[in-house]
Amino acid sequence: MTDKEFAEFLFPNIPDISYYEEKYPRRHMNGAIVTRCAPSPTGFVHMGSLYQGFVAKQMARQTGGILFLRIEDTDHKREVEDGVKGIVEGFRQYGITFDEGYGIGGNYGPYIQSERGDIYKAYIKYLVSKNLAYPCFCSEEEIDENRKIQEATKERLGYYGRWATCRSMSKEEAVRRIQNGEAYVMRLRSQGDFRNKHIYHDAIKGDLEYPENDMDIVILKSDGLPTYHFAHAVDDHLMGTTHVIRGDEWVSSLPYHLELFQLLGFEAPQYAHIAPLTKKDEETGNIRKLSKRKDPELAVRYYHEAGIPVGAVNLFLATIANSNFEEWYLQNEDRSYTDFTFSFDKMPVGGSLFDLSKLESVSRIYFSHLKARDVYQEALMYTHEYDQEFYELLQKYPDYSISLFHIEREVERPRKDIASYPDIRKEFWYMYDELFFTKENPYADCKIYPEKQLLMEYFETIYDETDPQDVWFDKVKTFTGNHGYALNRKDYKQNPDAYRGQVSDFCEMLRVMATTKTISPNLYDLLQLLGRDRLLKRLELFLK
RNA sequence: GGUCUGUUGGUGAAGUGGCUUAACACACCACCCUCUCAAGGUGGCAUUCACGGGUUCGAAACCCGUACAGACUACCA
Repeated sequence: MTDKEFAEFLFPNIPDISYYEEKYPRRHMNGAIVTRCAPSPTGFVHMGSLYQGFVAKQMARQTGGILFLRIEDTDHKREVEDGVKGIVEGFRQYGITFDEGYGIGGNYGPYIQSERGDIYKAYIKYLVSKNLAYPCFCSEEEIDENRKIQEATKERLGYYGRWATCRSMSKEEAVRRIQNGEAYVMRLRSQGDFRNKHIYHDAIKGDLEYPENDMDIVILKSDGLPTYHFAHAVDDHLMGTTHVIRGDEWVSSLPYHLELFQLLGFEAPQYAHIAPLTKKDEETGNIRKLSKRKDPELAVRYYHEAGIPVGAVNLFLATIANSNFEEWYLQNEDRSYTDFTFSFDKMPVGGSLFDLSKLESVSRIYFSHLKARDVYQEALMYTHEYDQEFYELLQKYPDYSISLFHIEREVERPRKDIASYPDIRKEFWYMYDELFFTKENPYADCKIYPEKQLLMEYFETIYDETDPQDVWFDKVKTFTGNHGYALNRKDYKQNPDAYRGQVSDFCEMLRVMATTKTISPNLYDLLQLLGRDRLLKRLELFLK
């Protein structure tokens, strides 16, 4: 029996690869990057895939290339109902949109692996016809058995060399066993020698030394679906991927992939292996990869719920993707991160510390650049989902709220007091009477003792809400000066006992009266927004 | 066990043989400014790049060894 006849026996009615090679012509990109996101339909996007998608998107966009979406659903056990939808939606929310692919269309489809069965079989048939693939009948138990022996004798694990028992099986015996109805997988007949070392230049990691592959890896599972390794080679060849951007857990299977491309006669893409997102483990103190099971912050849902805006997450991803991004951004705070030119060789090689406090500080910067109107709009969207009470207040007082958010915003150096949507309520609740006066005693926790006479006199004789800020403050100064307060800080510092206090002490009292807090945005603006009547109501309660 | 990869101040890191008496950011300390906070300003904060050898006129950078850490090691992706 010839190899060709054997291939025909294994894969009858499967076309020759020339059919697919013609159907999917090579792209002509002139150096632009064609890359992809290739998620499994597990239903949700986690930070790792978002990060990968972010990098892929930037690289494709900034070279005028193509980003496409391919669904890798070759594992039925992991599949989740509507999993594809969740993934696509997750990407979309974070601004990752595709030029072609699943659900969008394009000339290189279908873009879902479960519909590409015949394509994979055609290429396996081709390999069989060249005697580069063979059926394997080993049971799971036999493979397990071998592994145990390998572990005990400290040999390399895997199906290779003398462990690859089906490799030498005659075609005739294979035919007989298949006709007998025995289950089998297809394996690659590896041509490599483990002792040979090569260097591969990864776009991110630089030169990597790797041994030639000698594993007869499974390429077609017994359920008739290809393994990741094989589908990757065929799909990225046919779809014209120029750059494979993926997590570095794949580095160790690079030898498989390189051999597959070589034996199939494909030109290998440029690989770019992204270092894992890591964190410091609280128990051991060691740095480790973020884990789906242990770390809730890996799911993008976590940020949605915590009210970290999409824009802040993207800004954060940009800062970990390229270490020189942050410096650029600090000099170009009015620009979008998409204006920055990212490069593979500026990406971290070892691991990227996914630091929540860093994300928070990036988020503060993000919020500080928002216009008051946008803060309002975004807060409306978040509270609609998570805080009905505050949502209704925002809806009831749109102009008032926008004026409130405008304080010390849209200026050269804006405040950085908001890191997430819930912070908006935490920061500003006291400016809404509905929240202020429903508290039993809003001043219960205040450590400031009101000087009744002074405050009453101030509001009766001095405070005039038509005063502009400088006049208002001059009056405060004069007023406190007349009551034994120091006129400036220096005087007070030199001789604190000579004074009743300093202007800031009086302002603090005003601030607490108006807000219950000792820290707040600009006092004058808050007083203006509250207005005389509402202030007097608060004063009355404060003096009680 | 095997394969591969890292290790630079309190933290994240830049740096690929001489422009480095180690960038930048955060944190921290002091002072200045100031109605609070934040922001801003000035100055301080690694005689040294895990450790031990070697190559070189010259090493954080190149080579070897050691230690530690990480990733992978499926008919999962």
